[in-house]
Amino acid sequence: MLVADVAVPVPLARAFSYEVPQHLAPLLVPGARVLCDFRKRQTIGVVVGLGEREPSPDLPLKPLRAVVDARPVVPKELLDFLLEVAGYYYAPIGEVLRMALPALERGEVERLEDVQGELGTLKRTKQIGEARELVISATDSVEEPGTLRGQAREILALVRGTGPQVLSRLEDRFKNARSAAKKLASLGLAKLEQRARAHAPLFAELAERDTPPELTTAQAEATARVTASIRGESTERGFLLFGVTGSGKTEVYLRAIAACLEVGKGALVMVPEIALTPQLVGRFRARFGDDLAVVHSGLSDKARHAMHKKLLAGEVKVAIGARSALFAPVPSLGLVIVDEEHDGSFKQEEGVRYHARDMAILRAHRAGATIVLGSATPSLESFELSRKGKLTLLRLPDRAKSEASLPVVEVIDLKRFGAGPTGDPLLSLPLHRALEATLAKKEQAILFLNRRGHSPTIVCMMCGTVHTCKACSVSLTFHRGRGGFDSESLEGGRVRCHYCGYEDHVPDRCEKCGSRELLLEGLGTEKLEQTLAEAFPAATIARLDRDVAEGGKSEKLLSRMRAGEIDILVGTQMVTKGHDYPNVTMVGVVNADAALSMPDFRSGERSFSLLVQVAGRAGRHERPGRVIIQTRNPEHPAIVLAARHDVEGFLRSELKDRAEVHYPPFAKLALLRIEAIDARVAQRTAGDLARACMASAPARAGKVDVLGPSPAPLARLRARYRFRVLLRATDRGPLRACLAAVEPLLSGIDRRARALIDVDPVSMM
DNA sequence: AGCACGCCGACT
DNA sequence: GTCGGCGTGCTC
Repeated sequence: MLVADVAVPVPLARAFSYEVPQHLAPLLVPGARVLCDFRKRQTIGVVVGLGEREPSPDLPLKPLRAVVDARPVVPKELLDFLLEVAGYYYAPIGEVLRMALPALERGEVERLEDVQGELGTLKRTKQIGEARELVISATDSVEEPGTLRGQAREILALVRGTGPQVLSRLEDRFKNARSAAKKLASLGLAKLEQRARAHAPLFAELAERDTPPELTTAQAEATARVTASIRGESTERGFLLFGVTGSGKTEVYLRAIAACLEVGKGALVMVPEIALTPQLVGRFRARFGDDLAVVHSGLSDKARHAMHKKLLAGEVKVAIGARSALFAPVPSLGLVIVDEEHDGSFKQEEGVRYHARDMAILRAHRAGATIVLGSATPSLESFELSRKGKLTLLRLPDRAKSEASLPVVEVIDLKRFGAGPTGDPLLSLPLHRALEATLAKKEQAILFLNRRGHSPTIVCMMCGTVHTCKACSVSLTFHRGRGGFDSESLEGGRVRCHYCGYEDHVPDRCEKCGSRELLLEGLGTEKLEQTLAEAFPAATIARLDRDVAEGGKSEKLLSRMRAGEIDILVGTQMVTKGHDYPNVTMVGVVNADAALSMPDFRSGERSFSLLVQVAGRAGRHERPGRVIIQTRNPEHPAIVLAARHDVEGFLRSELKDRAEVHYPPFAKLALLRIEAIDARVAQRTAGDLARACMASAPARAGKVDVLGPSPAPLARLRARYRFRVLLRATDRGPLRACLAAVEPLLSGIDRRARALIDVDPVSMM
């Protein structure tokens, strides 16, 4: 009988087999959705395999209920890729498909159930994501001289100049746009078309078409190499575009995409979560207009569905988005771009723990597409790939605007410089003076501090007890309340756990000794903002961090920054990405040590790229930039080399260190993460699993090191004790063999514990 | 993950 | 006497 293997959206490793009824057989294709009975319910699943099989008496198969799609919702190329992703990360195929498929939601099942049509094919009651709008575009006809006046004439000029326009948006500018458009259409000068409306807020801005700028020599060379690859005129398939901040990597991407579209293929662009701003999308839209699908987390189900459909239908050939864009069904993929490829946000840290950059390389390879990884501070993994010749290294050594030179970086040793006039030890005198100088010149400054909130700790003055989260092994951060804040009594403030989200009033006494003498310690962005406001009362100070962004204020803040209304911008990581402000001439890194002290082997690499990215915010235009880095480790190579802008020097020195300690990219890692409410259960389970790893053939043969079990650096999170077992191997083969031996044991562990495999871990926490 | 089955406390 | 607590077991 014909059997279909169906991936069901549950976190179970395998697909489930169903009998295919005769009448459904001709309709069924791999990648299509089906309706199937699954545990007393009906569920939508995706066919991942199809074949003749002998019926087995001990496993009677249920028949499929219906076929939802006549053609695959997941193209073959994508389905095979998803299966490989699931295999690589030991993740359930159903979970992987759920990430890739917007419409695989149960809400749709109900709508589908009652409309069973002929042949078991289901029809949807209503179309999803079908809000429509009118679009006006120019035709080739030339108008009779003198026939057009007023708005009709202006609109025609606009449509001819900048491309098709959405009519409802034109109405903001031309109040008679609708009738003018009708007139143009009746004269045959323009045509009006219905089109599915784009819901994404990122589409809201009307993008003017731009003219591609002149390329620098390096940009032209890079573009030529990538273009040749796309056209199949060279054997190079992958590139590492290594360009200093401001060197114009985006322009190379835009040219490469244009070349890709020219040969009739689609392109996929991935950027870090916080880099996906309206400005960035605007640059792509200015070049490619509506031929662009934007994928981001803020998309509604409808919008996601509409985008998916447009890509599947081949109406849109370029997709841009963060991590999850990896699964966009781009038609005949010819080019994959990963911008800021070193960025940690490409690694998903929950559910299917995939690395979007690594999987992008795989997807491109499978599709025979060209891959371009871009960064000012390449990851050691990618840099090593380029050294081994697997990626072609393309350098953009100079800033695109020739007058913009790299900023001068000063390292301030906090052990030698005490507090400046504000009295805060993290605002040294040199930093204070630099801010004064910047304000005096009416220029802007950015201060980077990787710590949200007001003060990271609340300490009892009597017994020294730190106020900690009850569910996690971290101190609670003090956040200033909305209203007035009295720093003496802490009144109006809140405490928050940055890991589990716990939030409460500020305690009025020490939990341990009952003393009312509580002291705020340390510096967060809120306090820095407040301190600066007091120190520079004439200046406008603003803050940008997750707390501000969650209020939806970041866009407004950034545009105020661009307009020069803000003198000093204080913020976390968010201030480090991509923004280009001509008047920012000074950047301060308040505490470079925070990132350095992270407990994992990548802390140096992370700190370095952070410092280089932050420094890149200064002096992007004609005015020279100045960067101040405050640290207690002024000799640390990450700081010394960042101060010299010596990226390659850092990469080489760090590669040497990694080789010595046998860590990536010279070793492959996998992490077993074990957690349980009871610490002993977690520890025992971790021990059992570690022993099972050690007993596996590759470990006994000495091909895999088993390190641990050890408590995770963040020993307790959300009321669970956490342990880890690190697996390390020179080659991926033995590592996979070891994981394959251990993976089946994960479902059989103590029920009170949870264990999961993290392949190529990024966060060691 | 759901979702049912199943065996022990506070209520009309 | 029952409603319901969430432990544990299964899903083609």
